[in-house]
Amino acid sequence: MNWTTKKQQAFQRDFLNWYQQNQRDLPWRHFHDPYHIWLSEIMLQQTQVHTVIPYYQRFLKAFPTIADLAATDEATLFKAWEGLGYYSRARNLQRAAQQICTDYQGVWPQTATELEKLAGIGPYTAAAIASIAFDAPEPAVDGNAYRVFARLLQIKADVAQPKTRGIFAAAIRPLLPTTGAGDFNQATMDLGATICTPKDPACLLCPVQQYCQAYQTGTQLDYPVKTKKPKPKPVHLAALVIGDPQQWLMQQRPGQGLLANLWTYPLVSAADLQSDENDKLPADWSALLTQYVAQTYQLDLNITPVKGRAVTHTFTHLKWTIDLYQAKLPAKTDLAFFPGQLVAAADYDQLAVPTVQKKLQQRFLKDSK
DNA sequence: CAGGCGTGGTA
DNA sequence: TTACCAAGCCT
Repeated sequence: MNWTTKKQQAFQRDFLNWYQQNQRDLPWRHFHDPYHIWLSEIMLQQTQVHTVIPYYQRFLKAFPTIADLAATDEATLFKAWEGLGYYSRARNLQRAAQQICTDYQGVWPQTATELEKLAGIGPYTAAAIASIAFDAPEPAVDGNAYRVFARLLQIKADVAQPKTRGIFAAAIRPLLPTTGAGDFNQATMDLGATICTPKDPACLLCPVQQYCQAYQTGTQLDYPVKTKKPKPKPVHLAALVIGDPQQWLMQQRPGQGLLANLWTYPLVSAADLQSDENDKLPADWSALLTQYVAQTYQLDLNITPVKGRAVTHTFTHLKWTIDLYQAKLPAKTDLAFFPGQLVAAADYDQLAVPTVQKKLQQRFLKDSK
């Protein structure tokens, strides 16, 4: 940082004045206690404000205090998080609530270092809570900070690399006001969200345009430097809709990994159907699935394809293509070997299901009639 | 450190 | 349809 003290102060003044005049009215900005700030920050991880707002409102209604959150059961917790994604956030949220209530006797730690010991709170979230709720002078380095300060200071470090975080934190720290770092951090987020956007930034409206090195050189779009991730790996699955319109079989996913503990139709992957991964599967898996279900679940079913297109669903690292199959479940079938549950239509809404399951159900309802 | 871990919006 | 992005954390 080669700015003079005078320039730093002028930057702070212009930046914070802009924030005072232009800050967004967001639900969590009506509170200043750590519970509300924390909840909003966790929900906002990799998630846009527009998506978070209704979840935030509903979640607070369900769990008005951190004690309510600490005491709830996982089914209720997941139902409140259903559809928001990155579900380990919900589990960590409750773990941290329990940590606060038991290890800390309900009193929040106020430093970033202590906050980072709580489940689900990393360097960004710790700095955000410490600065916004406790006025600690900590730089909250998130995607917005990367973009805003990479442009302002022409920082060329690759923001996809973990070690780059420290470079930005060190560059931003001298710019923070002694008091009011929370406003500074939130100003960074608002600027990044509304003016200093990834594509087509509104530099002509920018309150700190005169300090921006990238703007001076017309290189805004070259920042931040970020190596791209590999594209999602394709995975081919079959979804089994077993039952009738009144009730059908559902399976809870394992407690670890993708969509942990959420409920879906039984899913069978190509790998589950073939011993040799070099074998090529037929277009119609009906016979293989019938055999698989007989062996694995001890269920004697007549499995047939559902007419219509496959459902596709893309995660960050996987692209699922799912063909739908269906079968009637004969009365009094023994489900002892099926690791799941026969769910009545009336009870279906009690289960926390991922978006891909909602897509599957919707497609089945449409294509099976 | 690299890679796992969701979803919805935009170009 | 593909590519990329949005207030990251954990292992």
